[in-house]
Amino acid sequence: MKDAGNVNRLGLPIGGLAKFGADEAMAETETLGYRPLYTQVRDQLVRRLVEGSWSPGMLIPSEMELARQLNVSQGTVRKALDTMTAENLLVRRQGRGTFVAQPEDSRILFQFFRLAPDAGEPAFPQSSVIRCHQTTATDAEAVSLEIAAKSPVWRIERLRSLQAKPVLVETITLPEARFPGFETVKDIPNNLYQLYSKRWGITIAQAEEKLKAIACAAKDAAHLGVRAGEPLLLIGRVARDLEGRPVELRWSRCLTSQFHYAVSLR
Amino acid sequence: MKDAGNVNRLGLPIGGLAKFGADEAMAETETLGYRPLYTQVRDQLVRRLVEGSWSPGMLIPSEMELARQLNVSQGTVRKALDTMTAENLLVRRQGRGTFVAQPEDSRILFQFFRLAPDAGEPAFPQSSVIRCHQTTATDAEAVSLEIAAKSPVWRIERLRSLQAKPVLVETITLPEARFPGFETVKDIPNNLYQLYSKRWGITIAQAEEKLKAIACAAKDAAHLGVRAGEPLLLIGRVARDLEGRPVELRWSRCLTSQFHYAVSLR
DNA sequence: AAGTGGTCTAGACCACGTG
DNA sequence: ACGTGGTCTAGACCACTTA
Repeated sequence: MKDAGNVNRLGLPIGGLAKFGADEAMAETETLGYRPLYTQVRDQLVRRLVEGSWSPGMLIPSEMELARQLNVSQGTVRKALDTMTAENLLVRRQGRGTFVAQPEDSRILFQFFRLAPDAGEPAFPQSSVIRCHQTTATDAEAVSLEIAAKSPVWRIERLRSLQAKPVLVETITLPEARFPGFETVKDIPNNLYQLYSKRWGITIAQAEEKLKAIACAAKDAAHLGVRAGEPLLLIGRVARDLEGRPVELRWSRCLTSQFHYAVSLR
Repeated sequence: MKDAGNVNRLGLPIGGLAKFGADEAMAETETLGYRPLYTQVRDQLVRRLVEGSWSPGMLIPSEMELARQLNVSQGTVRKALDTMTAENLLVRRQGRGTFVAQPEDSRILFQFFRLAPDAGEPAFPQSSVIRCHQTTATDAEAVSLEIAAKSPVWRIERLRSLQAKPVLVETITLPEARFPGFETVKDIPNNLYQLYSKRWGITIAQAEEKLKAIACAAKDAAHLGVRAGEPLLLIGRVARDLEGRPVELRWSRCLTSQFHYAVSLR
């Protein structure tokens, strides 16, 4: 209950800046350089995820243990863990502990798949690869992925189906630099984000999508089983890792006669 | 620092159930009937919004004052206020106080308008009413709005433009019962949710949207200045009040050649 | 019974905005 | 200088899970 001034708890080379002064040398508030302790704790813990010392599914130390390790109070650790839980990086289970989120958690599965049937329960789609090859990034791709122009990339084209009916064709672009040895992947799995995590330790933490309505191109029409010109929902997605760097670019052309894209605004 | 067991702080006819037992009669945990104190505080405060004793833009009492009023600690009030802030019901400003959110707050404006130009800054669209009349709900509308079949409703059709270019046609359906005296509204304003708030004390707190791609109907084509059959983005929205009851049904048909619908997945 | 996360409290100090 | 929200701490008790 006595707050004796917080002296330099996490001394490590944290990206941020020092905090409060002690009771004496409290002159420097840095005016702009101020980061709450719990955000510094958060960054320390995110680093453990980035570096892979904490991997998906793993039980992490208890709040008390982390508080001891980092030399802060349990309440501060709690606030850091709460923000990470809100970001879907951790899953907390009362009585059991706190776990690192995995891409196969059912909650996470649908975080990035928003297409649902008009009638019936949402389901995760099956996939079949149409084509997978190495090429160079277009200018637009290079900008979106924040890589140099004409950098080498992998391009995957696949057809996805729900309830055995084709629902979308998607083109996925991956910077080769982030996925060394991609050519050795024999079977491209349905859940790509699980592959990124297991094979390259890349966690997809967030994504932005832009939606448009377009007319179906002849090439896609064959795969989707509709006439060219049919209205399709076009979804452009940039997926980012824990540090906010773009990892994947994806263009999906979706049939929405029996499906819809669901959004909740709050 | 001594926690003496929390006895029945908010005695009011709160929807929930009693909480903990006192030090003696701690036999009843109700097994399922347990609501954290801060959620009860939240419900009390939301009630003030629903009843209108707190209105948009108003400065609400300080945390300390609320803690005294409700006979709980400041920390519990804080947690309740934090959840309400996360729900966009309140706006907190360090050094000034906590305010009731208003529909014209710029942050709130774009909470429910997700269309942005492909190039340039997002802007709020201008509107012109095409038609506004009284009719009865279709079966589908009655289901979505949770009203009786063939209930009287208002139906508004309007054209909205960005940068002086028509971008969408929307059809809005309102249950007459929730909007008494709607016929006296002379000029239907651009920001409808602000009107609902000021005129009927209805706060739109959340909405669900379903998106599809469709072909432009002949009727809409004229207004949007495109050929019939052109691909359009169809957005169906159910907007709900503070208590989660549906208030408004809206179908928008959007031109997305120079605009897109933006979603952030986290 | 032990351990974990979840809630609640009380009090200190800090940063921000206004007078 | 004052009041507000924001952060941090320390300790208590509750609810859930596992052993």
